[in-house]
Amino acid sequence: MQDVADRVGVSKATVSLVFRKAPGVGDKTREDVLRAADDLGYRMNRAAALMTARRSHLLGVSAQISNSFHAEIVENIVTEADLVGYEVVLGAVTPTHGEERVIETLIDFRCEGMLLIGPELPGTSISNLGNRLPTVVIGRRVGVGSTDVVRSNDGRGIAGVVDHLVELGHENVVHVAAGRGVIAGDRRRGFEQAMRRHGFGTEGAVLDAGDFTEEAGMEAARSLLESELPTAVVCANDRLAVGVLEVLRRKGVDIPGEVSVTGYDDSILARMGNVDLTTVSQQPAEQARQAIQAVVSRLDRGRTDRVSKTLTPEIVVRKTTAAPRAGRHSGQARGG
Amino acid sequence: MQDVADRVGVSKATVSLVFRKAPGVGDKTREDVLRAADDLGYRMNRAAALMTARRSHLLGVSAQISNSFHAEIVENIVTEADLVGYEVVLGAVTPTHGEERVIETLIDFRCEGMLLIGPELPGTSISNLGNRLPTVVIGRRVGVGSTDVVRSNDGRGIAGVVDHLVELGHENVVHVAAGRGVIAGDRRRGFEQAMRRHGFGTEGAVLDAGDFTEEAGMEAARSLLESELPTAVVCANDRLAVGVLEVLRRKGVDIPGEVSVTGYDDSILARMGNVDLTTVSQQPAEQARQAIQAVVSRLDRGRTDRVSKTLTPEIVVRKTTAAPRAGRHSGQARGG
DNA sequence: CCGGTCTACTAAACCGGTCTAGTTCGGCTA
DNA sequence: TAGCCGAACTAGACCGGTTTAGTAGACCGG
Repeated sequence: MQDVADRVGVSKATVSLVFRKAPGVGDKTREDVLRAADDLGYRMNRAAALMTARRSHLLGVSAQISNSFHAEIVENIVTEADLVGYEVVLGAVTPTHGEERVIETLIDFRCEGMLLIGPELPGTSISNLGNRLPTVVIGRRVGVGSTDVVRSNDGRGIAGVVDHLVELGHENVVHVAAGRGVIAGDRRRGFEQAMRRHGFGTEGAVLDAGDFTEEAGMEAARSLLESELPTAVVCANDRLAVGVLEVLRRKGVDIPGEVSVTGYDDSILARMGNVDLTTVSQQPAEQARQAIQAVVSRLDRGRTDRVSKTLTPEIVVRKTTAAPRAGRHSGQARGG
Repeated sequence: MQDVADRVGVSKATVSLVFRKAPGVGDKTREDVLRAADDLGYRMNRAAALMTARRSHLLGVSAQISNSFHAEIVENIVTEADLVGYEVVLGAVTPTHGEERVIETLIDFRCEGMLLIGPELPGTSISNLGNRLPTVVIGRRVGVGSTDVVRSNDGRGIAGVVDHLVELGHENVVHVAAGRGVIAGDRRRGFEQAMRRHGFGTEGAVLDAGDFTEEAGMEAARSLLESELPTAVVCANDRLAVGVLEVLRRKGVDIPGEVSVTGYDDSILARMGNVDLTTVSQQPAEQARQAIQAVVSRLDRGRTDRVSKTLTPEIVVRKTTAAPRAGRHSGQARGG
């Protein structure tokens, strides 16, 4: 830096100003400095800059990258951060490298704000972090503290699916739930409320598969086959739906002719040509945008009140839903 | 740091030594310092340390995290890096955030070594980078330069599949290739060589689907159905295989009864309950281990010669391969 | 022509560590 | 007992920026 300054005949401070695009430098000087830096192949040393500077313009992101939904959000976060002049430091949460560890590392890098994607930390830990630096939790509810939250309204997402099915004429709809977790609960309640709103009972309309996996879905489908089939099955996520689809199709059930099936997440799974599942998008791009907005408004515009943004998910209609086959009561006499 | 030093009655330098776990500090002093630091809630400032220290013990990793194979390797890299005392800075390559950009950022973070997962950069750029700092390319061949490379031998992987099929008794095997890229080419050649080794001709045994997608696989399957079906289909990757499976099953072809189908990558796709594909694992864990070994041996043990490690992939036998149905020539008179 | 204000620029302190070149001191050898 | 050595520890320079407090000169109204 001193070399660059000497070459142009100015001080280190001026060079610093130029590189930070700060005001107070004449046009000519600015150009000269940039040219000299280029000639000398000079690049700023971020570590040194980080040391004294008030701002680092760094955002920490913690994610389970093996989860494709997380990965998708991360991609969008990187893009959005670019636009508002922040750099992203990504911390990978793995079975051997827990969230606390990742977050500590990110803090050590002098990140100014933190974005946690689907954190599994207790609410109090998240709240503590939020007190240290601006933090946004993505995709999960947080009860305690004043941490910002951006997520998608699971209840309304499922409700949208139910509306879609009812509109097609379905009356006999079953929900394949995924156990007792927060997310599974939200979706189940969403289903029940939507059904009641349309004047249908929910007695016996929920089948708990217990988990978010394909296997659980297959099991659920087998149990559905034991009695008369509903005309539509609303699954708590795409993986369950894929399991249900597999078993039903193997039994020769026409999808969507006899039974409509829906998923949730709009994962790659759902988009695959041979699945082509009607599902619900959690809008990762939009969640990323909102999260960046939240953290930047705290950082750059001094916002202090809590933001809790709940997006309305969008139904994505593909090829596993259709009007129920008129007058046909399915479920019997099917080949095995 | 000065506060901690004062509290114990030693100098800053000693505190620094303690925190770097450097030798030359008495046991009692060490304990005192750690206790004092704990009391005062002191943590080392990495930015400051980075500035002067010769070593940063930071490794840069560039990956396309939306690719689940990349993500899997990253996870393993993080784990391995932990073991050898390095920290990983992960840079996400996205459509809007190219590899050059990511690499520059990683360099700015003062990474000592660089791991590039499936880079799409020209060989010369990679070679240049390799001259600046220890670099390992994972999963791809690099012609020029002396950069270390860790990858999986695609030719042998496919050969393993062919061996498996021949062992089961297959003689009429077709390869669904994926166009003209480096990887597709390696796999195609691997297939042809293996077939010849077993004394089979390769005339007409390769069907180029042109791409690595499900759609291309479906197209290839349709074209296979136009004439007599082979008893086994070796696909260039899992996605192609999934497409092939889908079309054949819809036509009522029994898999693996009439036709065996194989993939490549052992992706989640292949592991899914309703696919359960015989495929080839590229051993992401092992590739990660070797890559870390390579970079660490350069960094810590001063290795300078080029390392090019080619792993032998492992076949994963699942439920889409079986012995051909004796005496039956399939492919005719099937409903549709 | 004078004080006041702005803009462009600078010298030097400073950030929080690490590194170099010592100093001290107990123990061992000759 | 002198001489030497290694281990434990330290003062102060140093890393490469940023920031503070301030200077020089242009412009401006009165």
